[in-house]
Amino acid sequence: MVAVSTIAIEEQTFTIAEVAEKTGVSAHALRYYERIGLLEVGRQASGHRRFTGHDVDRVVFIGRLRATAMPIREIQRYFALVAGGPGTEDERLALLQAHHATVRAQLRDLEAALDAIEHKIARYGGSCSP
Amino acid sequence: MVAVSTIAIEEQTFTIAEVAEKTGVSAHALRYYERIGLLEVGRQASGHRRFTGHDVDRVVFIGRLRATAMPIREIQRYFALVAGGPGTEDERLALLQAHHATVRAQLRDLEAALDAIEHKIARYGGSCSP
DNA sequence: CCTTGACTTAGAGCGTGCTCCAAGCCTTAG
DNA sequence: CTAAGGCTTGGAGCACGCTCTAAGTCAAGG
Repeated sequence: MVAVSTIAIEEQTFTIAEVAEKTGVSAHALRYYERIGLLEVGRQASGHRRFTGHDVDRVVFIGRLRATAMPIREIQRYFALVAGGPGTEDERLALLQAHHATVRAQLRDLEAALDAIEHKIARYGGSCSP
Repeated sequence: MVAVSTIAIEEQTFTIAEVAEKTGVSAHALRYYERIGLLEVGRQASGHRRFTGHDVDRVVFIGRLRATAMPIREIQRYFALVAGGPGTEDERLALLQAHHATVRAQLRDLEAALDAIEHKIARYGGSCSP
């Protein structure tokens, strides 16, 4: 029987600069997110942050929520639920679904506004309006 | 021969409150837009603003640009071109087209982020990430 | 040993886009 | 005449989301 290789115990970790690079979230923003409780990152003996893969995933997810303009407050509520453990999953789901619906609606409005702008571009010659 | 009725000379005008109501842009914002040169609105003898239909159209258009997150600065540049007369139409068109491209790109990113969130919603049970 | 450079912290500062305030003027109703 | 209500102005204030500063620590390279 072939020995099963030991599962990686020491997970790879990343510095704040590496995470900034990987995720496109600035180091400043990462520290800010930690301060306001969106992230809880471990430290080396030196005090420097070490982001686990899990932490990086969370940053990516936060990035997506921000990219869809979810207010920081709501993201805080979301992660407060996550911290609250498995009993909060229904509520988390509801929160994400509500956000999803909001964004879909915004998308529709955006499309509509963009179409109007496109029309204006198409029949250009008009000087300013509708 | 039937007499052709005189064309309406006195165009209908609107108060700031009416325009706010019609366009969804607050009266505060309308005054702000005027202050920063996006709008130039006539006055009654009393000093009260009177918005013409043309003005209202412009407000609607500004609303659309804002709805698509065009920065105020760029909207200012646009209307500076409009004020510059017919010689600036190519430049205006270019500005709108550039904005259009930007928004389309943002739309794509937004869709992508939203899809990722949807996936998370779909296989909910995950505690926080990608 | 010293420098370089990435990191740490608390806290201040900033850009955007409104939003609100205070003081005052007009108009209309009672 | 008076009071209410909507408007005017310049300027201050605000919410959001970072972004930057200052002062200091730490590790590695020359």
